[in-house]
Amino acid sequence: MSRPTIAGVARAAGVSVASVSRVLNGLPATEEMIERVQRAVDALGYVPDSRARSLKVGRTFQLTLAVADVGNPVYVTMMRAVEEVVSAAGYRLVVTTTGPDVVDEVALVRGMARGYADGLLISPIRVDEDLVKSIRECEVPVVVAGNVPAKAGVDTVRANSPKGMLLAVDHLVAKGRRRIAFLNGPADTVPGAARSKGFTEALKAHELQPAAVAEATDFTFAAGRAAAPDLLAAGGVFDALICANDLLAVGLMHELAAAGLEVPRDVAVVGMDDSELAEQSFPPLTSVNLGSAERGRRAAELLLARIEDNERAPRRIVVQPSLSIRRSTP
Amino acid sequence: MSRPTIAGVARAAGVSVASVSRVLNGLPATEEMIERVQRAVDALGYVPDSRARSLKVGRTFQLTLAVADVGNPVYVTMMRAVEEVVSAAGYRLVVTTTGPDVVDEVALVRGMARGYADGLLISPIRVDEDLVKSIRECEVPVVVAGNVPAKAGVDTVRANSPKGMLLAVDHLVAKGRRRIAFLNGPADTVPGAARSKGFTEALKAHELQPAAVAEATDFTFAAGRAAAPDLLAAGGVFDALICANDLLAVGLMHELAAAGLEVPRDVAVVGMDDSELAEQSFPPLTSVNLGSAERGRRAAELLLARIEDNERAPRRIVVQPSLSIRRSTP
DNA sequence: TTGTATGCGTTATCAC
DNA sequence: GTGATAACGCATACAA
Repeated sequence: MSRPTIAGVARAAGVSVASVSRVLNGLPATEEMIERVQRAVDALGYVPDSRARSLKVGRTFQLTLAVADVGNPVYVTMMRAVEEVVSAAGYRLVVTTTGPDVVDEVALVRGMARGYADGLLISPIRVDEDLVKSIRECEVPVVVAGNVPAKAGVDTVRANSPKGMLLAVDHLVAKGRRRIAFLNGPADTVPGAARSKGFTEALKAHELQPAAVAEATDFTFAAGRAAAPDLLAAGGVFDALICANDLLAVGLMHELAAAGLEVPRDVAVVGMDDSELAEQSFPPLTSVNLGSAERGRRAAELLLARIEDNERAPRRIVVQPSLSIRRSTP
Repeated sequence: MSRPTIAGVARAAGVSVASVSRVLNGLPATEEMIERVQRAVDALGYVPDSRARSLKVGRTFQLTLAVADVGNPVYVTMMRAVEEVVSAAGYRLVVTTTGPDVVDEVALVRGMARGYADGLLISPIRVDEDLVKSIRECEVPVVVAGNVPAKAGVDTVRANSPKGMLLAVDHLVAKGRRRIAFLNGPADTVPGAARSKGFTEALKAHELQPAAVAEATDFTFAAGRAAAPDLLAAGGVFDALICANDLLAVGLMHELAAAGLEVPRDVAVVGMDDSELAEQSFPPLTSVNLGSAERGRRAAELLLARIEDNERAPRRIVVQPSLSIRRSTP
């Protein structure tokens, strides 16, 4: 029992394929024609082949969002925002995951052959020449939620990490904490580099020295835990701690508790991303909101606009951060 | 600058389209032919159109995984497992999200017209006649990670909630807790119904009465918090609490803490799913592992097998649970 | 309004 | 081994 095609429907209804196509696409037709076609469609259980359709019309009405780690709750925030925008515009959103390596990211962009989707939204952790090149050469429009060089000539929506860091430090200092430590993610990543720089600048603005600095191997919960010894070896010289994302913060808080340190009494902890995890953590985590929802929304809008008009000049949007204060800081 | 097609490559290389296609697909050709085609491909930056290709060969080499809520960490566990299996088999995995309503799920299965993917993996929260019907009529193979009636005649991989409940109750009773309360998710969902039944049976097996029972409006963190008053109004008559999933458990633990109750001293808490959140929660959450990773793996294998042979009899696999004991229970 | 015929970009079947 | 050509399933310009 082979699947029915439009030709089969036409035969069953005793009309031409063109008429079937017209009825299915809501083009003008007589009541009777609509009736006959509809009956044949129902009887055969016909459903159009989206490949053939999109091959003909040149669009798939699908958009792809590629994230590095589905386990990172910051991406679910972004995903929800993107989904809302693109589905309102009549597109289906499909999500694929790339992992932390640039090569995978490049492979994805390269492999995003024409036909898979009408546009691509990526949020790469690491960026190199190859990635920029593959984006420029990509068959479909690409927008980056993150930071790539301006000369890449691509639409970007990025966070303002330095400003976010400053908000965190301001808050901690206002609460009387001056011995501030920092747990970064991998420094060879874009967010890692940005947050490291931001931390240094923010402390300088307050004429403070870092109390301790450590670098996790990844932006994950496990990496946060694993980095704890490095930080604790510094010998309790810090009374506040900023982490490069919420997962690291929560991982580290577990080890802080294990070491007998109480949050926020002994150590105030600030995360970044203000993901759902910040709210779910205990104590609830004060976190720098880097606007992941807004970044997702803006990025999706940019992508839709570029699909509409591929000649427009690339835009580079920066979303401003805010601080969500919860109980992990005094 | 229009996108190059195989015809353009053929023209540039001075050969036929058939030869280009052959070289690209690794079919026998002379060294020189391969050389010429390759050069033209590189020069033009040609990348094949996957629609046209799959229209011709009849396969997309894509599989779709549809989950109800991307924010539920149990799905990331499942997603990782599925991804691993299908990518090893040469398929790309795309993830789409449906929301908690059956109608959306039905729309997804219906809309999964031939051409979007070669197979569909769904994990529906609610199931009705329409959904079963749409699955049976679906153009591509569907496997369900969850529970649908046997007469649906579809491959399924499901958890054993009652057995899981029993593990939880066994554990609590062994630790001396007998006044056990239960926070369920919506009872009109498949997992909600199964867990409710399982809870009742498990208590009966120990000749215990439920200390309190409440029903959250959703399987989310927020719903877990919101359900707290209902449970706490019961007046501290329980010394243990089982929640229908980890998100509910964590949400509720926040309210327990707010009410001055200490976990596990005053109330032992057990979640279900054993998701990443269970480990990240504080205190780390004892949770019933319903085998989400294994369910994902087995479901993916079933889907691949069915794509291979659509005539094989439907299989119904049940994955056995285990208990991950952490510090939320004594 | 309806039907006929062409082409979207690719692979596969033939001849050569 | 290579090249012309017919499909794959659909939408649409054009003719009726």
